[in-house]
Amino acid sequence: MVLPKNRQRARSDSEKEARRDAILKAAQRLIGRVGIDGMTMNALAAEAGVSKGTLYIYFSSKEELLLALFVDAMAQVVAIIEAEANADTLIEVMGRAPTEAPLFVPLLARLVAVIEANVPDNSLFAEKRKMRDMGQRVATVIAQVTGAPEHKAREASMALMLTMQGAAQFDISARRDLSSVPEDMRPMFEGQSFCKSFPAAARLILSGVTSDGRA
Amino acid sequence: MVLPKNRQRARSDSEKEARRDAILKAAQRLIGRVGIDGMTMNALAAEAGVSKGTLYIYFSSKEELLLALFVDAMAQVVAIIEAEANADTLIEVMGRAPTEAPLFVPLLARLVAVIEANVPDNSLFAEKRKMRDMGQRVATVIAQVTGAPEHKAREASMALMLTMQGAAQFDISARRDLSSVPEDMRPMFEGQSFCKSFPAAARLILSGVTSDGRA
Amino acid sequence: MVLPKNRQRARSDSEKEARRDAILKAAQRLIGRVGIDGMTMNALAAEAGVSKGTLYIYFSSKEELLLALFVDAMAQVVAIIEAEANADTLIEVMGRAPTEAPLFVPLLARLVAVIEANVPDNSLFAEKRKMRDMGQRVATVIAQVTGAPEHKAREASMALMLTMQGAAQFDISARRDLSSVPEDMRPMFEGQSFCKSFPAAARLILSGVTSDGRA
Amino acid sequence: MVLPKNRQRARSDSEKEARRDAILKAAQRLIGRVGIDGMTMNALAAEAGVSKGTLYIYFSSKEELLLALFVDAMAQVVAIIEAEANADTLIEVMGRAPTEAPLFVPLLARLVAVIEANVPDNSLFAEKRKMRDMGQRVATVIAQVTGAPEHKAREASMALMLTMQGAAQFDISARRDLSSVPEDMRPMFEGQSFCKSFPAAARLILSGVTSDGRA
DNA sequence: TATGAATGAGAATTCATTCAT
DNA sequence: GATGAATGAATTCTCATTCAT
Repeated sequence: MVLPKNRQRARSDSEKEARRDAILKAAQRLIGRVGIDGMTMNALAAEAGVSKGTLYIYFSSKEELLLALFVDAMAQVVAIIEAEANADTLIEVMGRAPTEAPLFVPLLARLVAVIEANVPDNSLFAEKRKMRDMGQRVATVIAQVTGAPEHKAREASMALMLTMQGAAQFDISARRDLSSVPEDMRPMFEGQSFCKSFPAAARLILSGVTSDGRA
Repeated sequence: MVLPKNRQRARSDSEKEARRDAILKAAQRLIGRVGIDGMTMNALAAEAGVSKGTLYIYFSSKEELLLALFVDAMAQVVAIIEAEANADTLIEVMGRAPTEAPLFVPLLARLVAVIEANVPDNSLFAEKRKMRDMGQRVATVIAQVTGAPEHKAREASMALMLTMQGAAQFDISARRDLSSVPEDMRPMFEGQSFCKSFPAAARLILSGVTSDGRA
Repeated sequence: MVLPKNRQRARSDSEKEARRDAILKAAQRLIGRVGIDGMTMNALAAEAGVSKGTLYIYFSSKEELLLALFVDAMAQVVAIIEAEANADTLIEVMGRAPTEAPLFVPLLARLVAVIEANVPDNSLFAEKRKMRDMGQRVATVIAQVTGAPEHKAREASMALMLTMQGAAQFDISARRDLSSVPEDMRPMFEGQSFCKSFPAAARLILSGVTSDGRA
Repeated sequence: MVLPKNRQRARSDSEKEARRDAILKAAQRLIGRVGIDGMTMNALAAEAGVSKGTLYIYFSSKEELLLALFVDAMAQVVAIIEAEANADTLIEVMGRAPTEAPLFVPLLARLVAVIEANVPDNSLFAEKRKMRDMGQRVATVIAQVTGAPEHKAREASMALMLTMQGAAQFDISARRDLSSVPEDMRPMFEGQSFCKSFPAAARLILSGVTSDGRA
């Protein structure tokens, strides 16, 4: 199972970083197959080609690993927004970016109820700071793009993050196999996919920002 | 252990309904003390003064019980909105109502990731229909109060529900004991309480509806 | 669910007997659908159109009901043997009869490990006497048909009953869906069906009787 | 609770084998005290001086453990037959060997109805292969000892295995405390002990083989 | 007699985490 | 640093049986 190659020790910092990334990548692949709830540390060790013990050298708990996965995904989302958003594309980009980072949406859906509930305080605060800073960067983009004043943009950024959390929840329901859903419920479930529900809500919020901004 | 009084059998439908309610009330009390994640069926049976088996006569699983609890809470929220919302109070009422039904917010936060994930399909669909209908009633209120067209109101109602889900998540974080939170993070956590985050987002959404509506 | 008709009380002995039979018949149908291990008293009550309490008026436990079912089936088997066995057909009839009484084989397979283990002594002894007497009737048939002396025939009858129990066990394995069985194991499983394993063994036993008998 | 000694980790394959055997031995002792049906994984963990989790490292379910116990016992039985059977002692040895391996008879009695019913297919097939091979070895002994042709010996071997299963069932009944059995039933129960019923039936079967063989 | 609501004992199992090697 | 055997807490749910009505 375990390749001898992997038994090599990661001595330098860059080797450690590489191994950490390899574990995260393995988690991504594994979750792709079995889902977040289906991921076990056992299976992850096998997928990553390391031992269970090694997992705990790099992440002090399963939830911390998931949290790291989420923060990475969020960084990707924010980078996309920064790179691509402008006055015309803001909403489109904000609706698309979250779906382009693998696992961002499903991890977001479990962020509070499942992940944060099981991460020790100091780790949590460290990661939360990163999230806050990324939120601030999104606010900056919004301010630049809409011309809204800084505090408005911050408010909108927070509202959008909140909205994303809600939309991520909706999205879980929407992933259900539609053939098992009664006819009359299908439109409801379909409308709850992230791609549909988030832009609709985001548009309302941002129009609130801009119209208010102008008023 | 079990009070003799409780051994009375609920033979008529109304007696059954009463017992079901008694169990739900007991769950509310128990969750108030130990939290949703801390509730066990064992402890609930003791709190309700019935046997474990009886719990399973009225609810076919723990999650179905939690789902019933949520639907009840949502019904209260919607009733408050219908009763109290008018042009002046809409936002205030929509921000307050969710906090007045015991357990609505924490149950909402776990609705998808924890509860729905473990309820069999047909039970789930039945409850989802109730939720959909309640959402429609909120849309009706919004339409009446804002004068927005029916489809706008429906869109806003859905966006508000989505927003509520996000705000419920935020709220979990906010409940953390602030004294354990580093100075620089406190504003962030404080701002995430349901009472603060949801009205802020709701205001943006509803202003979107009305300004759009007027346009 | 329950037909009013069934709520009528069975006052006369013949009515009681009829209701007892109806329950047994319902059990047969139900087991046909869900298997012996899948039968619950709840489902049986529904199938028989009576309440659970009523079941316990006629049978003091689930196992006693199964035991009654077995004794009935065994009576049918013995009746067939008595009616049809002669010098030419003995082995054929003894191999066929057990398969003609519904549930005889599967109940026999569970007779000791599952059923008798849970029947109170005095009920058990009463039923065991019936079985012993039926065994004696089979011995008589064997004696008449083979001309073997009484004690040889009794020995053979007992050996056959024992063999039947073994064959009934084998038969459970054989009922497995063969498509799920690896190629190399199929002949083994196929050879274990009651129709095959029991006659093979019975032939050896009866040839032992007759050849010994002649010697 | 758990002796430090047991916390030693079994790292080599032989250590693992030893621990597996230790668990099996503990199961034997425990079953000797409480019976097969009375054995719980909890009690077994205590008896073996390991944690419950460890049990599940070595056996993937309770039934798989029982199946392993049976296969071990069967191996002992076959070894005795191979070592001790000759033309004069065949029947005596075949009647005695099953009683010399602890738990062989009671496990055999539950093999199909209780154990196999709860073991996943691929584990089952692996163990069944072992049983088949052991059956073949018994057939070889029979062929050598009686001079019967190979196929006759195989048939007899299978019939004997079947007979053993039946006799194992009988034996359960026979273990009942005779003082609680009514006078008139005692001979019946006594005659059902494995030591009596199996040799009687085996003699008939083997005489069938040899007389047929000679004919 | 019949009903069916209530009972409650009872045990298997998972899997994140640890720590001896 | 890496390994992987060992740990053990922790909880759901079933279903035969009873007994108040």
